[in-house]
Amino acid sequence: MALEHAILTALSEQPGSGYELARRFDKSLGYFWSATHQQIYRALAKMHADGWLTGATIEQDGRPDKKTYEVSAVGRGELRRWIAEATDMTPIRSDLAVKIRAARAADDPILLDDIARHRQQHVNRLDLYLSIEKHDFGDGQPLDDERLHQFLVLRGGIAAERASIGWLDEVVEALQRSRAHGRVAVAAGASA
Amino acid sequence: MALEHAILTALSEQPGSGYELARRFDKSLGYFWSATHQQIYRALAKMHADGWLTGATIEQDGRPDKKTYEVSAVGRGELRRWIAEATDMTPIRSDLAVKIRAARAADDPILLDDIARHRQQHVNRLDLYLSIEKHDFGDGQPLDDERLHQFLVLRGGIAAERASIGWLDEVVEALQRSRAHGRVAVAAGASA
DNA sequence: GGTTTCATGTAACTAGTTACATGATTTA
DNA sequence: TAAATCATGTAACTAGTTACATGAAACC
Repeated sequence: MALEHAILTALSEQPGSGYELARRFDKSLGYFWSATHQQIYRALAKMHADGWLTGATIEQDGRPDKKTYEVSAVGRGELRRWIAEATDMTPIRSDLAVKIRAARAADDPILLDDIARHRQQHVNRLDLYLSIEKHDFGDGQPLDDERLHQFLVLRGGIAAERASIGWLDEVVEALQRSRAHGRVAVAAGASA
Repeated sequence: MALEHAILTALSEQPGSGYELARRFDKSLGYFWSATHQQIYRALAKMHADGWLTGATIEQDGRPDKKTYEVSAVGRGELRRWIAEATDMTPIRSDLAVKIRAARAADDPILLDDIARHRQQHVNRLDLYLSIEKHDFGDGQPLDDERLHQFLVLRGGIAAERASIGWLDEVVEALQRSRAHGRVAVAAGASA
C-alpha cells in the first residue's frame, strides 16, 4: 500500500510531473521503494481522481504536455494518517537465499558466479550510498528535520548493504572451504 | 518468479501436501521467501498441470483427502535451470524507510512507537534465528551440503536482523537527540 | 463448549512486471 | 546518423493479499 504514500512523500518534498517522479524513483527515495514509470503514472491518475493531488497541465511546444502534481490538503491528511498507522516488518523475499538453499552442488561454479555478481552489485550500491553521504551530509552541518530523515534512511541503506556484503563473503568462504575439504564443512561461522 | 522455485526447493528436501508446505513456509524457508496457503495451493495446481510435480491423493476418513506432491524429473530440470540463471538484487521496498522520510515531525511519539515496535519484531526474529542456529548447528558437527546451505541462509537472516536493529538504534538516538536540541541535529552517525 | 489443527480450496482485489506505442529534441 | 532524453501512456500478464467457505477431530 505504500507506493501511493511514497509518491505523497516525494511530492511533499518537491512537486513535479510523472516523468520527473520516475527519475527520482530511479534514485533517492527509489532506493528504498522501487517503482517503474508505468506504476507511477497509474498511481498518479488514481490519486488525482481521489483528490489526494492537484494537477496542472503545462503546454510545451514540440513536446507532449507536461502534467505537474502537488499534494492537496486531503493528500497531506492521508499521509499523516498512514504514518500514524502501525505497520509490521515487510516479509522478506530473497531469490539468492532460495537459490543457495536449493543448490545441491555446493561448489557449482555457476552458483558461485552468481553470488559474486550479487556481491558486486551490493558493493556498487554501498559505494553509491557512501558517496551520497559524503557529498550531501559530510560537512558536519546541522540538519533540519527533513534532511535528518533523509540522512537516517540513507544510513539504513548503508547498514543493509554492509550486512549483505559481509554475509556473501561468509557464504563464498564456506562454500570454498567445503569444496576444498571434500564437501564437508563445520559450522565455524556460528562462533563468528 | 521464485515462489515456484521455492516450492521446488522445499519439496526436493521433503515431499508433502499443500498444507504441510504452508506450515513450512511459516518457518524455515518461509523466513526468506514468504507465501500464504492460497498462493501455495494455486502454485501447486499450476506446477502439477505443467508436469513439474507428480501428485498422489491419499484418502483419509473424517478428513478431506490429502494431496501429496513430489518433484518430477521435469521439475528438477527446471530448478537446475533457474539456479544457473543470473539474477539481480531484489529491489527493496521498506515501508518504515518511507515513513521515516515522510515524517516532518521528527519527534512525533507515534512514529517513535512504530519504530520501537519494528525494532522489537527484529529482536524477536533474531532471537529465533539464534536459537535455531544453536539447536540445529551448534554442536560443531560437520555439515553435508544440504545442511551447510541451510546454515548459510540462516546466517544471512542473522546478519540482516542485526543490521536492522543497529540501524533502528541509530534512528531512535538521532531523533531523540534532535528533539533534545531544539530539532536540529548533526550528522554524527556519519563517522560511526 | 471454545479454540486450534488438519485439509482443501474459490473469488475478488491490489500491486508489480513486461511489452508495446508515439514522436520531437538534444547529444555524441 | 544513431542513441539518449523528454514526456506520456495502454494492454496484457504475473504475483501477492484479503476475505470467505467447509467440516471433522483433537485439545484444553
